[in-house]
Amino acid sequence: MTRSRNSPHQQILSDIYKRLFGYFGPQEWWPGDSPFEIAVGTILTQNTSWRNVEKVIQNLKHEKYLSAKKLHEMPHNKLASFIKSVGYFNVKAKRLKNFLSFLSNHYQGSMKRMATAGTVLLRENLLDVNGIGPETADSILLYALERPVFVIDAYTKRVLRRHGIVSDDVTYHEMQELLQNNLPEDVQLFNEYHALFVMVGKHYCKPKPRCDSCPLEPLL
DNA sequence: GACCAGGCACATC
DNA sequence: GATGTGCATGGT
Repeated sequence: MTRSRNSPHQQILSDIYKRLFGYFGPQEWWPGDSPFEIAVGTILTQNTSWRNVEKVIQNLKHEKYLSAKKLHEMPHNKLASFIKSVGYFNVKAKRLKNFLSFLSNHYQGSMKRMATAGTVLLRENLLDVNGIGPETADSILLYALERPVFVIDAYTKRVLRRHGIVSDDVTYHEMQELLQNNLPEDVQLFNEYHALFVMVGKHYCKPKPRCDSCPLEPLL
């Protein structure tokens, strides 16, 4: 996927964005008061509705456990029990701890220190943490650290696929290149665009029975 | 009760 | 490399 000045994708991706933004307005992502809270949220929300995650985060906050140090020190069973309602709680407790160990070992548990790292290397290092895959790494980079990285997820693929822009066997990396190479490199744009994919995917471009009066229909 | 939700790692072929 | 499976709660 190469950057080309007059790729037909530039026009269509720009049109889709305008249509979605015009229809839904600003999404104000990522909901969260700090980069650390956002990073925790990216792990907890893996294959899980945000609604469930929100409650757990509020609970952690209320109990004053939402800090790298506190969570890092918390025993596995206690953490798992705390995050029970997000589902996959044993897996996610472990993944969260893996991230906290990474943060502690490399950046003294500080998101600010982590934010001094370069995007490309940091992405590779995050991907080496067991339990952090491409979407989680990119969500941390974009939403917690404000790096110009386009986050791909199941909604993004479903919307692009439904509208014939990508094929069914397209990879994460291919979709990310498609978007990054055909849009201006702009953190706020990437932030909003991904959130809009989620919005339209959630409420209109549903798994079945296909589109439900999709706001993109007259456009494409 | 089936289906879905802001994935990822791992086993097996 | 590609395909399949476990992880688990909560809302529709």
